Amino acid sequence: MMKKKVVVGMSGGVDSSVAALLLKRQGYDVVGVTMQIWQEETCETAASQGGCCGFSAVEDARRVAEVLDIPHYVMNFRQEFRKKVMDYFVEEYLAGRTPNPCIACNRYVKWEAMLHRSLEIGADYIATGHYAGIARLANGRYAIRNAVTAKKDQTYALYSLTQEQLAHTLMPVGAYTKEEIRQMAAEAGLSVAQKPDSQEICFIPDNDYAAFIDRTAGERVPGPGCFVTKEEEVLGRHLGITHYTVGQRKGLNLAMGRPVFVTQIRPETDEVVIGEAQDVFGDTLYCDSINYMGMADLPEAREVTAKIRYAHAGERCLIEKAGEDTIRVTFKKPVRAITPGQAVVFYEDDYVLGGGTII
RNA sequence: UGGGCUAUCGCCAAGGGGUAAGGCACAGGACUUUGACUCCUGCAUUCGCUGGUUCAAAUCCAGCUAGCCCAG
Repeated sequence: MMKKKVVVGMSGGVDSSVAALLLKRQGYDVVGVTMQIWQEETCETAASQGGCCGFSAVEDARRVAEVLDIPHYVMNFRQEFRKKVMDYFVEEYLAGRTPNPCIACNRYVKWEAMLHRSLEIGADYIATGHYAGIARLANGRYAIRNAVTAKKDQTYALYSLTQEQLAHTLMPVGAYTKEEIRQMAAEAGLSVAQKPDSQEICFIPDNDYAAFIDRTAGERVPGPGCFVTKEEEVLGRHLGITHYTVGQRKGLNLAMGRPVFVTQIRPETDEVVIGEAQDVFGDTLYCDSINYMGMADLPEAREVTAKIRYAHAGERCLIEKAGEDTIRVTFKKPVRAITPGQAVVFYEDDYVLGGGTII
């Protein structure tokens, strides 16, 4: 019987390196692939940033592949990445929303472009270094589950995977703790064992979003406008809506005597609405671009737990269809900073039921 | 031009003779897939100016300057 072939997306980090190691031990025919995606970087930034897809990533991944004695390829997805992730990121900010590029990267680059090309070269699966599990539920559907050992939730950014994609996906490190993974890497003699976790958005290593947007969109970037209250009182001038997100306090330069927060961004008038701490809480949101994962559809209202941003603990809520591709979410307790552009992800226990984009 | 009031950190603001509170803003750090939230740290040798009284003044006195409010 032929060994199953799996393409491991190797970022050059510990997790995906050990993923390759584990799969090889489990008897798979393992191929390492590093995605080449943005790479406008100079030598200095490449050296200092250990991002999920930097230049050093290719070198590190290649070294690991050598130690594991598996083939290693580089797949060029720059075009897809530019269009589906970077352009999307900029367009969302220009429209007054706050995007989540990692979700877009997962959806369109890793699980679309990379999966397709992997299947083309005869792979049965792709694998990643996410600390998550994929389970087949009683209803026959695949769903991502947060690994019990994961300190950080890695399921939120994966809610948009389709059943087809999940059927061809393996996440072998989800069964272990981070410490165990580093331990295994060290024992296997992988040089990346102590490499720090990546952070920040990989294509903006200096974390200066606004400058990146300025560079990319130039003339199209909306300029300074007014900070206003919901009563339309003008409080001051802002630097341009691309500098702000809902719930933001710092950087407003408004000395009101008490902390004030962004409650809304109005691209049509170039206004940023400012309110009190309590004004940034809300109990209802609508989302669209729904992906159904653990549930096949939402025929009737249902109580679930929802997260409205990456680091959100989650809150109980009622979800119900509000349109063909729209869901209304009503929280039991108000949640802070419902932000258009961010994803809302529904959970039952640890399983991802689905999610959508907040509108 | 008369009369009154006020002048303390970028903004607001305590302090009324004993050696400059606090809040906001800002900066740095922690945390972090949001320059988000949150947390920690820092932030006026100096109180509009000039003199005077006093052992000691942001605090009392005088003059000046600026702003505000009434009269004109």
